[in-house]
Amino acid sequence: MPKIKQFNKEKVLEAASIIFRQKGYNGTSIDEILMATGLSRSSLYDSFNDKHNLYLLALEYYKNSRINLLEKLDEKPLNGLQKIEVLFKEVVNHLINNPDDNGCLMVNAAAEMSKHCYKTQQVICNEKEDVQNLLNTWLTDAQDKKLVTLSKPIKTYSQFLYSSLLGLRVLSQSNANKAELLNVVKVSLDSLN
Amino acid sequence: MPKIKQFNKEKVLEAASIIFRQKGYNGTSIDEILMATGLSRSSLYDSFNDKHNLYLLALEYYKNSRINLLEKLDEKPLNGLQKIEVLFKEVVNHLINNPDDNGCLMVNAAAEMSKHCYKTQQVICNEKEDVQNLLNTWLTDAQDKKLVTLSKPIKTYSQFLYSSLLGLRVLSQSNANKAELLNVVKVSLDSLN
DNA sequence: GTTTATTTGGAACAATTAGTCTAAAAAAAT
DNA sequence: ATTTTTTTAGACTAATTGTTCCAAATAAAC
Repeated sequence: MPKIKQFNKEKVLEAASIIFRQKGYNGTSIDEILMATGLSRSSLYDSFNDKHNLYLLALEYYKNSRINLLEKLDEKPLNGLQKIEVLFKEVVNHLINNPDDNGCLMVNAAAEMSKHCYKTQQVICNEKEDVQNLLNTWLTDAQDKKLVTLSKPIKTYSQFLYSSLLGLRVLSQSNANKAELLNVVKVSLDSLN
Repeated sequence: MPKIKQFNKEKVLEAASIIFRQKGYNGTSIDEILMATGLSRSSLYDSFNDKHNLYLLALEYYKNSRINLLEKLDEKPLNGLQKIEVLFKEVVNHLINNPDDNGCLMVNAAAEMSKHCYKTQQVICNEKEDVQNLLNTWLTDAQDKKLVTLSKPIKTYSQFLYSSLLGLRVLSQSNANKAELLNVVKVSLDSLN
């Protein structure tokens, strides 16, 4: 009997995450969200409660799709060190090839919302843990295969590499060219020896 | 003859930089700026043109005071490596001792405004160059004194260290504790050997 | 085709936004 | 004390904000 929902929730969150990434939470108006998602005003409030809730869902969606990409990479027939190298190269390539997409929603949310919204902080924190855990398994594999020489606990390095990824993302917002980003990657990866 | 200005421009910019750092550009209303600075509405528009212009001036002020701190550190009777170590320790201590001040205005501006405002990007870029230049002289000094062993051009390391500082600042917005920040510092500094 | 549950468009709302303007207050110089 | 120049308080505006609400449109089930 019911009329079926006319929109795809995933696509809405995808579109929302893009515009929130571009303009931030406070910089994005409901009207812009409606334009970006194609949703009607009432549908948005009916299905997503309000702007803040939509933001959290979009952030969560963004986090999950980022983690999914990492898990795809994890399944490739590469050793741990290679996976780390591919990750860093992919990040740099993405940053250079998409100079106009306004950074990473995760980083932007950390800057804009983290201290004002506990739930935002939780999503950010979860993402950090997920990424660090994956880095940890990759580092463990690399160490087992004698591909790296780690003088400190492995966790230390996964924390470092994660921080290095954050640095790259902010750096790319500061007029950094590819050479500069690659220099950062080079030193970061060399610190594993 | 003229009535003398009742407020101190520096103090206004100091207060403005604090609130912009806390709530971002789009998250801060004029009323909040008036409260924070103690300015009257008319004085603000008379002396600072508009919100956007005030933001740029506050950002510039913030940048200069950050560079001043670094130059103070530069004047201390320490070798280059020690200066770098002190800088990183000070950054970590500040991040840990001030868990509630919403990050670094420079980083927040990079995330929120850099891609939407060329002038903001310029200030950010200038700060990056200033810091990297200082790091460069410190690294040069450290190398001259055989305190570090750099296998790549010095510029590579100043770019890396700057990126590492950015990473630390974002990390501290993601529920990182002191141990985690110190781990990042440890690996970063160890990469100079 | 009628019924029924749901979605949808868009009018409406109160609150807040950034910014303007004017008249009064204030302080230095004479 | 008067003059002169500037600052200031705050009323005001026009636009935009996020959100609500209701009637109309829609599509599945019978």
